[in-house]
Formats: sequence, C-alpha cells, structure tokens
Amino acid sequence: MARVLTPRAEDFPRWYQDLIAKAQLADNGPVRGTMVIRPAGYAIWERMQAEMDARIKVAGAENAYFPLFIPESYLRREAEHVEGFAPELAVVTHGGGKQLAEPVVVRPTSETVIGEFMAKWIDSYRDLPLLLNQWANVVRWELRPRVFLRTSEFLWQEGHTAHATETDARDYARKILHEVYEDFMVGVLGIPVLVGRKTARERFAGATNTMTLEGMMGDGKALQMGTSHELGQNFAKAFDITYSSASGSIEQAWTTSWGTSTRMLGGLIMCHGDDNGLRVPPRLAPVQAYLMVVRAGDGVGEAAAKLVDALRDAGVRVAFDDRTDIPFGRRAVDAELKGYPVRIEVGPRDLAAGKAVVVRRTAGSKTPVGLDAVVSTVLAALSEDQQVLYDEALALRESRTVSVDSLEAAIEASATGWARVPWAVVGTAGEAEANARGVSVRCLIRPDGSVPDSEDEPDLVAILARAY
RNA sequence: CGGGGUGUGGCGCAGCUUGGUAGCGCACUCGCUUUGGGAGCGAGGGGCCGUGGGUUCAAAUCCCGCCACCCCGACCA
Repeated sequence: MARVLTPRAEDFPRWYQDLIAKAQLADNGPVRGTMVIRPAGYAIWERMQAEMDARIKVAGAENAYFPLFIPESYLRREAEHVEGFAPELAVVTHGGGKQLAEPVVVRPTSETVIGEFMAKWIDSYRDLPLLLNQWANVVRWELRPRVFLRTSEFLWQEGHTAHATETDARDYARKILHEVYEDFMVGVLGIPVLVGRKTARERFAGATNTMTLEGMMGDGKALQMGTSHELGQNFAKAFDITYSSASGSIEQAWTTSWGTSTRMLGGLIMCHGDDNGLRVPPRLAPVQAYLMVVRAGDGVGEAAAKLVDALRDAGVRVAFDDRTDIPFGRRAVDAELKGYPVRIEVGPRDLAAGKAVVVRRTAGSKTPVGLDAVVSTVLAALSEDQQVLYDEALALRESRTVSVDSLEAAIEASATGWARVPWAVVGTAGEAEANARGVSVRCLIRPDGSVPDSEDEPDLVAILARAY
C-alpha cells in the first residue's frame, strides 16, 4: 500500500486524520463527535497525565472528583457563564423513565458544581487557599468536531482554586500557567508555546482574565493548548464562597480555574508529525526504545534480551519485539508510524560483527553500534532528539511569524502563519474585522514576551493567526 | 442554519449516463513458500446496494419522498 501521508498546508486536517488512523490512536465513537482512544493513543495520554499530575501536585493542588451531572440552575447563577455555554450543552431531561423536574446538564466544565462545594468547605481564611484538581471527561456539543482537537466529549484536567485575596489568585493562575503548563509543554512535549493574555472577546465565559498557551502547528495555524483563568469574585458571588478573615469580617473569596485536555495529543501530532507518521518526543514517549529482532538466528534472541535488560537498567522505557514471524518491513513501518524515538535492530548479520543497528526516528539515521555502546548511544540519542524536535518546531514558528504594523498586513500574514502587530493598531474594532475574515487575536504579549496584566498596557503586541 | 457532496461486504471504492445473474483493492480464514524496509502464490468466507413508495417482464441503475453522514462557514479546550 502506498504511503499517503503528505502534510501540505491545504490538506493538513486530512493528513492529520489519516495519521491518527494509521498510528492507531483514535476512532470516532458511535455518537457524532465522540472519540474512542485506542491503546496506542492512551499510552501517550497516560504519560501526559503522569507528567502533568506530578507538576500539579508540586504546585500544591490535590485531586478530587465531582459529579458528571450539574443542575441547570447552577449554570444560570453566573450570567456570562451560562451565556457562553448554553449553545453547547448536552441536557438530560429524563431520568428513571420520567421527565425530570429540573433538567441536568452533562458538565461542560465544573466551575459551578465545584463552586457549590467550595462554599460548603470554606469557612475561615485558614481554609484558604483551597487548591483542587479533577481529571474527568466533559461534554460540549460543538458544531464541528475534529478528533483530538474538538470532540463532543473530551478528557481533561480542570483545576479550581479559591484564595483569600485577588493577588493570591492572580499569582496562582500564573504559577499554573508557567510552572505547570509551560514547563510541561516546552520541556516534555517539545512544543514552543507562546504564553499570553486573551483579549476580552476571547476570554473564558465568567472570567476576568484568561491566559493562554498557543502552539503553532505544521501548517502555520495556531492551537490553544491550555488556559488559566482568573475568575475574580464572579463565581464566589454566584455560589456564596465566603470566609471569615483574621479580623472577623466576612469576605468573598477569589477563584481561578485552569485546564488542559486530550487536545494536547492533537497538538503533538500536528506539531511534530511528518510524512512517515508520528514523532513522539523522548521524554513523553511511552516507548522510548523499540528493540526488534530482525530475524531468528543462533544467539540472537539471547543477545537481544540482554540489550533489553541493559536498557531497562539504564532507565529507558523499552519494548521488545521478537515476532520474527511477521515481516521486518511491517514491524519497522509500524514502529515509525507510532513514533518510537529510537529503534534498535538486532539480527544475525549485525551480531556476527558484534553490533546492533540504532535507528533514530527524528532524523531517520541508521547507525551500526558495538553492542557495548548501545546503551550510551541510545541515552545520547534520546536527550538529543528531545531538543531536536523542540528546535525544529521553534524554527518553523520563527520562519512563519512576521512582524507587521497594520491590520491588513496582519490578516494577510495569517494566511500562512502568525502575525505580530501592535495591539494599538488592531483594537476591538480591528479584532472584529479580523474575526470576520477567519483570523483571531490569539493573545497579547508584552514587548519583552511576558504576560500583560491588562490589555490596556502600552506597547502590547497582538498575535494574529488562523486557529483550530 | 447557509453552500457543496456522499450513502454498495469490516474499511476504501467502481458499477448508475445507456435497467438484464453485484465487482475491485485492503482486511479476514486455510495451505505452501517467505521474513535485513508495508511479502508471494493458490483456495475460501462475508453484501435484502441508506430507507419508503412508484415505473417495468426485470431496478444498485430510472422517477418521487424521507433519513443519515461528510466537507466548507458560523460556535469552541
């Protein structure tokens, strides 16, 4: 069968869907827009979860679990929040064979239920901050689903915190943004995300500030890979989240929420994938080294098993493939599709020369290596290729980002990549105009690249692009 | 909701214009040969052609209705 993975800009989503199918990551579920994650995809997601969860815990948040069903009236308590989510709610009207007195919605996000519980759990300033995180699936009935990027049901991590002061909430939302999200995306996913502030128009429904991490995909479009919100006292007011201060007064709490989803898997595929399939960064890869016995022969199985042990001892996540009844090409291509960073080929021919062949997915290079040097070669390749993927993605982003000084030029540049343009020349009117033409303001950043505290700061730079 | 398109074995499609015994590739099963880059040959299994009606001796094919899905746009982690 011919290889049909050809990521040209104009048919990028097609290519992306093909790759997902061929790399056996996901399938479409029985209900429009739902997604079934296959084992190969889930293994990657599991590694994402592990890395994220560890960082979330370092940031002080604890995992908890809240209801899937939310009474419709909860949503209504925060005006902007309902308005934002109403069009995409899945509503349950019947239960136990009867019409429900009050419909319940399948959670599109959990600010409201968690707010309800925060109100019960918080009495004193001593209970603050309350730092919660939930790994769960949520439902948003999107008009046009796309596997991993926008499915009706998706898996995510949503953090919800309550703080005594606005400053505490503000600092925490930024801590998550940088120390959890940015650290993970840059360091593990190898995606050079741009971190900035959303405009009022792009803000999360009910938030006072939304901060985002934007990645550039291989076709120059932007993907919002995660967000961290300051919710002000909007939800504290709606759900009566109050506490007694040290001086005895009753005060309203300040809350935040932040989330990242299986969309990151889509981002990973579209950022690093190439014509031959997935390329998974070594730090993330569930299988870092794929050791395959090329063909059976005297002592080949034993030599291969020894190498597997040596790699495991060195801390490498290794998979062993001795299925010599399946043709070599089939197994090699499969390993490439799934993006295993390093493949080690062991066969009679190599062994006779005291060697094994180390194949790197990133560059596609094949190098015969003495058996004693395999472990060190693999370790070096893993750490080098983590950097290579990041560098390639960064180089692409830089080559496709242009600085311009008019709205018109920015919209034009968005056809192939990102535009950096002074926010002052765009403004809310320019933003609406860009939106009408399929381009959005992805975020605002300061000239030095840091995240603004307000969109009214002078000299802000707007990043305009087309987005998924 | 607006604009385009498609419904035929598990998947991808041809056949429809011009009605006449339902076909191809992949996948699957069995056998032999293979196995250092998506194996070859042989044999097999599997489809009321989306659905309801009409025309006809005869409908996947022609006509009318309905349904579903996909793509582009509006919405979005």
